[in-house]
Amino acid sequence: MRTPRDRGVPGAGGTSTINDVARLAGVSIKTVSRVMNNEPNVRPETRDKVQEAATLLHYRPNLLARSLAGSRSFLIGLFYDNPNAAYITDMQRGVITRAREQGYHLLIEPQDSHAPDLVSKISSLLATIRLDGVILTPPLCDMAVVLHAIEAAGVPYVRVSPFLNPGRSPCVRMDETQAAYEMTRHLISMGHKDIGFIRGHPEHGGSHQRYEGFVRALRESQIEPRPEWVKQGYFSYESGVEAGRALFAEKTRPTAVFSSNDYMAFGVMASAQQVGIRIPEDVSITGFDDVPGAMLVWPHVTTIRQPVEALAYAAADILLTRQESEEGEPAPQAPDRLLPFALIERQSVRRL
Amino acid sequence: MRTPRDRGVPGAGGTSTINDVARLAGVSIKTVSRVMNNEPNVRPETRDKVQEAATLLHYRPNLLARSLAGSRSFLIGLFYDNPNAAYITDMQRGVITRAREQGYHLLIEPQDSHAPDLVSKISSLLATIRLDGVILTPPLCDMAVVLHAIEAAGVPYVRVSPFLNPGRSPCVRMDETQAAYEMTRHLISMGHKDIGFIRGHPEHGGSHQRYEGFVRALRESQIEPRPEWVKQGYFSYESGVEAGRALFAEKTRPTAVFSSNDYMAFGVMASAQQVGIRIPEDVSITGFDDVPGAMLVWPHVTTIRQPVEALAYAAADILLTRQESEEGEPAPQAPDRLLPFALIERQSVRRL
DNA sequence: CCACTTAATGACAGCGCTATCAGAGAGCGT
DNA sequence: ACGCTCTCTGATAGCGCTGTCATTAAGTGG
Repeated sequence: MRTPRDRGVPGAGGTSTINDVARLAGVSIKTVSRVMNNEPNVRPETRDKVQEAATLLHYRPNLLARSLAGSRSFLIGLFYDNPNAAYITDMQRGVITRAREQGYHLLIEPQDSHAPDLVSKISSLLATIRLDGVILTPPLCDMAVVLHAIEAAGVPYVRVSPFLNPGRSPCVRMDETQAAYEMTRHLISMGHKDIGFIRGHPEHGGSHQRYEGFVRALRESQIEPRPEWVKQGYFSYESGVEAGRALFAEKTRPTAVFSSNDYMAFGVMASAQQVGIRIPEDVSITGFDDVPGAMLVWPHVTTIRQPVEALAYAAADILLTRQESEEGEPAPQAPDRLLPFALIERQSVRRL
Repeated sequence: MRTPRDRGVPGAGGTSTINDVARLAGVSIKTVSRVMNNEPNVRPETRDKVQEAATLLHYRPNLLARSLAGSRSFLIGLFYDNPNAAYITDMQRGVITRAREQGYHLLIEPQDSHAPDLVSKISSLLATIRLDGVILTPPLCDMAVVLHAIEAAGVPYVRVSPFLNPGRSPCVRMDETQAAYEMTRHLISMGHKDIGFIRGHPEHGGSHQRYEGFVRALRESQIEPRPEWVKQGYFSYESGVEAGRALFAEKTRPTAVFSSNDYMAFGVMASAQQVGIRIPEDVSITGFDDVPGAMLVWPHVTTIRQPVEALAYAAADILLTRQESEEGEPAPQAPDRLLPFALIERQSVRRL
């Protein structure tokens, strides 16, 4: 009778252990370990001998055993609560790309940020699996209780595009204010002076920054934003429709509308269509985010592309680079990494 | 000087071990282990005593140690190579939902199905981390070399919507032929007799099944499909535009067009718009997949919704349920699990 | 009351690695 | 030749659990 852990005939498809390699190479398992971890103080010929044996036996160090014995788990966690599928997969791709360079793996942990037991779930998770680092995306990265739980567990973490608590941890983000500023400059350079704005969800950090960049660009050109042309939205298509409807019901109407994100821009376009306003002949439209669906609506909307995958890569890089060097000292207090965005010009803006 | 593994003052935020619990409860660690794993043969009062101690110490079993000592890793892997973000996140959500019910975690492994070293990457991964199961999605689930590598590693796996090698492993899928059949029946019931069809990528299994369902429904109503109204597409928006253009250039034109997926349907709609054909007044359109962008184009397209999350849940369920019961015996040869799809009626089909 | 099963518990040996430290050589100045 | 450092290597003790098996306590039948 074979027990569940019986690996069968050694070498015949079964996994080989560090012992097998040590025996074949005629050295101790510690030396094999040294070679596998690229530690110094191994004679080149010894190293070769070990490597040859390892190759011959198709030896792969067991990650679980390494984790248990050592101080690393080779696992990094990505925590998120974001309904946007494209954002999530881009994040995952970026993190995994960097993680693989170092033999790390990714554990994904979608979390309901409204769950009452969110913190206990996270604490419990971190106690169960010792992650070498976690990456937090909005809105989780702005929840103090979450940060506290992760800090309490002593796990290094990096936040992506945080709004609150600057400096509390390493962060990666793009300069949203600057992006909105440049988008507004773009509209102005196309001859627009009367520009409307659809604000995003007030609880989302980016909303304020985007508005701020908009206003700054306007004022810089001696244009005063008109309150009746600034409408509140909530980042959803429907809120865009509503905001557009309200905006186009005003006595005078702007020649361009800058929506805080693409979905609202689509909503604005739909509301325009309904009252016979043509885009971009009558009104120019710009969005923000460059969602994949952008290519589905006509005209394609001019927008800002956030470097999501690059942000993710950078976040993982901070985690893994620190892993490499540091061994207990307080981190060298890395400043936020700011990544470049791109203004994508398409057909929704007309030159006046 | 603190070593990296120094956990600091016991109990003070530090993780507690099974030893701490055993000591506090006044039992052996083995008994604690039994309680934590819900094993039988523990007196209720003992169980309570242990549970109390565990709660008091915020004890969480270390997953890594459990994996190494035991026969389970509490990790399941999701392998995919699919550009569709919504599909992937739905899959992940479904798998995670089921996994969490059993304290399992998800490791995601995007793979490039065209990479020359795909197999060695997979073998190496499976040797490094002992996964308790893996879930394969198209196109990976149809690659014999991949199946072989996983079988060689002795890891149980479930395939989602496979096309080839039926019966080689447990599978979950929806009945694509039936869905296409019902969609066609729907068009016929709306009074359409002249129906065009845009085929999908010939290397994707679903393409053939969808076409088959289409033809079956037609023939059942004594309608012979007209070859000049069947165009080849490749599941992309652009291929839809092209197919639509070719279709509308025919001498006579169908009253409805069934596209093998939504993106191509959008393309067909765009090509119709360009030559002044109105949807659905002049031509009705149906899609397949219900991609999220479907709500962005007007009119909203009638389509088939694939139960992606439910498929993922079912796949994980097969893996985890087997885990529970079986201990080495050959699986009871579960037949494929067929999950129900939904026909979503929207505004792109007109009753004749 | 005794052999005889069954339930409840514990002792202990690993799982496959890493960390620590001791030891064996090699090189070198005095 | 001696101690001394420095480089390379191995013996050994865990990491925090689970699996196996032995052991004790409790029940059962004759």
